[in-house]
Amino acid sequence: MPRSFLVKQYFRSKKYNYSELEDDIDLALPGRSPLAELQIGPNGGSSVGLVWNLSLLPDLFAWPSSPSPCASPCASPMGPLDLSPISSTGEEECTSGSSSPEPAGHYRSPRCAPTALSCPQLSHPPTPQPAFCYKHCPRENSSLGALKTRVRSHTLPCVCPLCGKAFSRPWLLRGHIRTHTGERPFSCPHCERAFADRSNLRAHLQTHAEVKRYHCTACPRSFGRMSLLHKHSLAGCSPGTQPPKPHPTASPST
DNA sequence: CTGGGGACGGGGCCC
DNA sequence: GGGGCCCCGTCCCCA
Repeated sequence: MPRSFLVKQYFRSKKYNYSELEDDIDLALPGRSPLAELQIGPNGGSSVGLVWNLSLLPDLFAWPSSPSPCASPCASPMGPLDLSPISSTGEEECTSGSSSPEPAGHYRSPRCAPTALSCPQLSHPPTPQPAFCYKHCPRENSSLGALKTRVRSHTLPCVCPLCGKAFSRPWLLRGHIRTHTGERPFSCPHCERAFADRSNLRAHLQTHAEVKRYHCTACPRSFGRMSLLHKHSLAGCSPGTQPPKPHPTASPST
């Protein structure tokens, strides 16, 4: 099945509900309550104004002591951040997957606030550092864009106005908001089911597929998901005891 | 143990 | 060059 079975074209030609959402999108402005932007319609329908603290991001890339080409003039509502030079001492590990959401409009945790970025293009003086690094993450990033993604994964600037859960990227927040609204824009063409997440629709479509995509190398079984195959392997695949199923000879359907 | 849904993140591509 | 979007994958939970 070609990958284009998904609603890619649909999204490309029409911005789906995003456009409807965008009608209500109103970035969190100073002095405005994010919750005030939320409008829940009747019977679960809703139009949610997406609110994420984009205003926080520019500060993440501000470079101390010089106007950085990365920085924008946006001011953080939290005030200036500590942009101390990079240091390996006294660092605290930032837990990007915090399970304790904080109210909308707040930084997830002061400990997660970036205190320094190392950018080879912005260093004064230039350093031989080969990669873009973030103080609170040991992983190197190959580009400034990757670095920004890394920082977002730590700072989680996109905050759900309903529950306060924070996300690294706006569309993750959109998907999350669907869990509140019950919106399921991704419909299965083969049945009546609909999904809030495109990946979940993709997984569901495997249930309609005659040829499962993931084959066990030790037994004739095949599975619609990699995770199922993985669990199958972990459970101890024993070829002799598996129920006899016809081995699909077709290669992965993509 | 398997099948399936829900939720979400990473990396890369596209505009 | 940057942000949005998509694909892929993982984890968890439940039947």
